[in-house]
Amino acid sequence: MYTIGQISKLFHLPTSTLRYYDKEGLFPNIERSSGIRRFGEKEMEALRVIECLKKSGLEIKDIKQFMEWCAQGSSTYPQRREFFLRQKEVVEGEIRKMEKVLDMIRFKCWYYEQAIQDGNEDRLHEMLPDHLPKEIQLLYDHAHED
Amino acid sequence: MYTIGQISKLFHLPTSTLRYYDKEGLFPNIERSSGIRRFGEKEMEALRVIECLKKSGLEIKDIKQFMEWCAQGSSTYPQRREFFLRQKEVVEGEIRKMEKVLDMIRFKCWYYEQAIQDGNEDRLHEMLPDHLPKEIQLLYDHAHED
DNA sequence: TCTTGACCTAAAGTTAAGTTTAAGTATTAT
DNA sequence: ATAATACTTAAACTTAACTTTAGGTCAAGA
Repeated sequence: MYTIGQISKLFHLPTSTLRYYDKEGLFPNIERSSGIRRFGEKEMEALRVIECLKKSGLEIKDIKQFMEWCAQGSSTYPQRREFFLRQKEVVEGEIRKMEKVLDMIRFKCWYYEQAIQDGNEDRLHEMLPDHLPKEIQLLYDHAHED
Repeated sequence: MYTIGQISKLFHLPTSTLRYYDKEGLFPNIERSSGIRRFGEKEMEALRVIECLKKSGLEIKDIKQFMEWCAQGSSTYPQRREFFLRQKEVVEGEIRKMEKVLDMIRFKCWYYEQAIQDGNEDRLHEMLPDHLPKEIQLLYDHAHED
């Protein structure tokens, strides 16, 4: 069992954030000894899940819902499964978007390399939007589609 | 040339957001005819870049800096190239993090499927942290590393 | 003519996720 | 015993990125 200060160091989170999470209900039924929070394995796994769900774009209140399901026991396994299945879709979508963002950035890296070599953007403007070198055209099209 | 309302529809952004971006300096030297903003190809490409850079985690003030370099002409090609090279690193890192998040979620999907089948988490608790089925262990380890 | 709709500005309001402050209690080290 | 540390709370503050509000201009259609 750990105190809030130890957990703060282990997870690189300020104690104020941990208290805020607790206040928001992210550690339902956390143990206390004479007022002081005791973080156990359950709370540590909760924190790992919190980090993960935050990265996946969820708000604190949605994460709280999940933690409440956990506290309710085996009757909520189906909700918890549905919750992660849904979040899987969300994150897969996010990653696809980020790949598009990355291709836009790769294109811009190439673009400015050419601009530096040429000293201007004249040749580049002539190539746009569909007379770019093959590899670059793929990046450009992916980044600009939809 | 388009009005703010047309651009709002084309980019699915409220006009209030477009005006906010303008106020924050994201369209330096945007044309106006009797007070009304005229969005041209330059502003449309700016908007595509804004969407992209926002997704990559940048704040409006950093994006403004880039737009100012663009307005300054060819002397800032090197800064702009460095800017995108840096952002490429950032986004590649983001994607790696999201792949980790995804593996945690995949693990949890499997976990709750097992829990539903078993009716409890006893067998799962016995398998943790390193006696999971091969494929699942890979997900778990990737998600929990560091 | 008048009213509808699209544009404009400045300023105030909103929201989420913390962070900071102020005041107090408890544990640990010397 | 006492001083320094680590814990506690409630409430106010912060920040970014919008959004809303209130008031105004201007052009086109009934």
